[in-house]
Amino acid sequence: MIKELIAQKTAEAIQNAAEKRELGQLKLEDVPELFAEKTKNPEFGDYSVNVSSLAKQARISPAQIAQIIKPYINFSEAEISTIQGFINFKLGNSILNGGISKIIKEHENFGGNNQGNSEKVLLEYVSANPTGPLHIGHGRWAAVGSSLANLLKFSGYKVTQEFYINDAGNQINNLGKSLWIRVCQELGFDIKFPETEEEGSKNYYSADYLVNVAKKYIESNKNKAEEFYKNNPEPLKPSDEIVNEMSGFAKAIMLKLQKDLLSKFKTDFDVWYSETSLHQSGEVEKTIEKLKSLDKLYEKDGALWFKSTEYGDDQDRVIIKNDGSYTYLTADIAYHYDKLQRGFEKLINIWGADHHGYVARIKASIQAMGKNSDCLEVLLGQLVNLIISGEQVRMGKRRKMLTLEDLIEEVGIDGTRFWMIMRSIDTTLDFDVDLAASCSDENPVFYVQYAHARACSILRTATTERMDQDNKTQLPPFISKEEFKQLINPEKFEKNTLEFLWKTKIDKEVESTKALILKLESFEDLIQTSAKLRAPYMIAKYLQELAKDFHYFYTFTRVLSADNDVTKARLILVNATRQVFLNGLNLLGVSAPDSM
RNA sequence: GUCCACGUAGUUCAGAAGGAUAGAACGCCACCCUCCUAAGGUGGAUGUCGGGGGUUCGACUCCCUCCGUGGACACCA
Repeated sequence: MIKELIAQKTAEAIQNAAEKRELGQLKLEDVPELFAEKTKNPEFGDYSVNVSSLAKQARISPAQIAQIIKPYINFSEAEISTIQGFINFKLGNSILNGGISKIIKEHENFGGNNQGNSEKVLLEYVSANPTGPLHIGHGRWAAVGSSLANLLKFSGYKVTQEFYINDAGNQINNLGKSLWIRVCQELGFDIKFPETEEEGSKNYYSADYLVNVAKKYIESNKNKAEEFYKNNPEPLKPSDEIVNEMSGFAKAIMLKLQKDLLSKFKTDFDVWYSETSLHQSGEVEKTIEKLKSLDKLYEKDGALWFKSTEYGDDQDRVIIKNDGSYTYLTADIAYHYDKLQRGFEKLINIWGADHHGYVARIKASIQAMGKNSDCLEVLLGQLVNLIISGEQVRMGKRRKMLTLEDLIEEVGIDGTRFWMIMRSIDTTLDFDVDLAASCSDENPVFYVQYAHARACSILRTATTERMDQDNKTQLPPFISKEEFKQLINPEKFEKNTLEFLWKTKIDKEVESTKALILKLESFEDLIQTSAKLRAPYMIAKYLQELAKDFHYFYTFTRVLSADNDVTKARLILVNATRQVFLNGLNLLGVSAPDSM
């Protein structure tokens, strides 16, 4: 990687200079890690290292420091110059050619690295309640989570993707009660959902998605439903048996719908972990016993409390309520403990910002269990604002809403994923539905996909017969399919074929070729950084930049020409570009069409 | 009141690890297809980086404070 190489060469130079006592009072152990970065202005060169930070320690001005270090840099493939505290590197062709050949040799693995060192990561995200359809907010975490999983895998982590099914508790009863009302309605009885809060409207899911579930239920259970009604003629007060029957049915249907939609949305979980199973297996009780034995629990006001304040939480938390039931937190503590018991070294959760208060509690529980709470990393993502007809629309499960499914239908899978991933999760996402739907041509995803398709098109044209426009005669392809295959064969790749990239003396051709190669080469660094920062949005941004560089190259540098050597060299470059687009889009779970 | 995130161009957003004249996309204006995909490219306009202090040779970036926006502060899930 060029960036690393330059930083390393510079670090060696500093060490050598310091050993020769050229850097004043500078002590090597005080030297901060220096990074190479792209220059702000191409006049300065391609990359630079800022050595100003050594000035204070050495008691020498930044400009002088740079001057002193420069002759110690052993890097013949680059032209080195200094301006103020910057050491600038202008890369020679051999370095650039090396960048391309690495892509050709590694093809679909190009960009990958082993920073994860096979660490076992459990990535938990979406984890919706099975009480209704997934909404747009879930869509954000699905897109971000699945691409983060791809990214981490590409960076050498062993990732398991998990969905925690919140299928226990009151809400499930409410779901059952709500379905029962819908079933009664479908049976023809005149029943309405409570409308006011006094009547308990909050305890019902009155959105119309349960109508279809009710229909489905009656399809196969009509007699049963009528029997239920006969014995329980008050639909607002169903028996436990009815509620259980209804919630079980609704839960299964909802979960199935969620699974199918996520799978269609290119979000595939390895494990679907049911909260109910956690209770049934006795894990929750075991966890309480464990905490009890560690003396982390106490009784107060008829409830059992966890001393989470001992670990930085701002108040203690109830584990068993005074009615004997568990809180949501109790199961969640057991769940996280179970993750660690299953052998995961790193737990990454993606949560909506509305759950941020939970982080301290869960971390406290992990610490109380005697583990290091740093193993849990919670990525808090800001929520999604829906904008319809220029107005913000608040989302609510029990009201009318735009579901993820509706959105996908309007915007498409690629567009929705790219849009959801594109922005840092730290910022609230304004999702303008009208814009995304009506002006879908302007969606940035098309810009990137078009660039990929364009690269494919050049490769296609190169290997197909063409018509001579003047004589109307058939001409052979620029290169035969077989020859092209050999040209980019990783095993037999000849780096010196790339020399012809630099045969041209046309400024725009040289400039656009070089810019494209540098961008392609930096993909490796991008992957490292975005994996480290858990930031898939950086990939989306990178791909837009790469598309821009490629379009620029395309405009000024003709690939297919009469000069066979130059054509071959440029075809290799185009193929490398295609490969990087493909690798990047795959990480995002966005398709890479060959033509558009 | 306490905690978290955010506040950068008309709009939506980048500016990890302090550093060279603060960037992109969309929108607006003017150009560019006899030629590999014009869903493209080139050029142009637009900024008190929320305000005020501080640390530093140097601050969009770090610290303090104030203002604004969103979210969280349950024996709900």
